[in-house]
Amino acid sequence: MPELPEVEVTCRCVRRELVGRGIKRVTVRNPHLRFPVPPEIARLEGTRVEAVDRRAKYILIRSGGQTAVIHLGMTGHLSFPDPAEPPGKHDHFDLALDDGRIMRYRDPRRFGALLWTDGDPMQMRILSSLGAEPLEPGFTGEYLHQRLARSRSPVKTALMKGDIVVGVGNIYASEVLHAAGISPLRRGDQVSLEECGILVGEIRRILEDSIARGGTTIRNYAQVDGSRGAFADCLKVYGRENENCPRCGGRIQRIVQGQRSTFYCSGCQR
DNA sequence: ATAATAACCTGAGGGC
DNA sequence: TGCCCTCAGGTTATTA
Repeated sequence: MPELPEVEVTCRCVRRELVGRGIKRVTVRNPHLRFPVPPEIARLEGTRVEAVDRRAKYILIRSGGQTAVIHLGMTGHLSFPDPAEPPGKHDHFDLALDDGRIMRYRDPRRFGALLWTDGDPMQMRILSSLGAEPLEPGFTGEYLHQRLARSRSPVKTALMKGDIVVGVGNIYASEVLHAAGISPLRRGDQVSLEECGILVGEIRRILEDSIARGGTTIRNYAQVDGSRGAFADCLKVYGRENENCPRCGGRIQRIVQGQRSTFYCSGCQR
């Protein structure tokens, strides 16, 4: 169940393992992911990986002028197991490398995806209408304010939608709004320019801090080597219903917005 | 056009 | 042990 930090941590590890390696074989055991896995994915066989990039929560493996696009959905995980390890029932595809190792994708809920293109991946439907990368310079308070000004939905929902800013999922949406002192219930067009500047700063700080700690493990998420993400220990409100707010001592509440849990403190978030 | 909501899946955990 | 319920780091398709 990865958000931007968890995908970035996964992406960096995959990059280290794959760049420069040849792809010997693509084995798809179950093509029924979020979208059907296209048969063209087999055309990666015999190519050499040039780069591994991330856009939003998608991992882009560029090889031989083609691109494999991987999304981890809620329960997707990449690992490099012993090639002799028999695949489990949720191990949906492997990339076998020219050094004898394999990269294996596991995803019990199958909300993830494996897509393919030989064109510009940014023109793919899933990537073409995404919002700003939160860690890139273009994501500023002015930008956020201008985009939120047209949103009548709650700011938490707007942050998670992905057309304004990408990578902020359910955990970090609660965390960044708490850090910025803004209620998740506030309408997007009621967030001031000054508050947007604060919010942008908190989004950057929290996402970068989480990346540095290997992401957030609450239940399923694990890094490529299987270890947990330590940012879970830094969460201030997520999963802390009825605990005291570390900033003002108020009672942390859990509400539901857009069918997702939101955690916040009504004492210090307005 | 925008915003709410239903849907896609499996598994873990709690109450009875 | 088993059944039924709720919940889970996401996104898309449908409805209003």
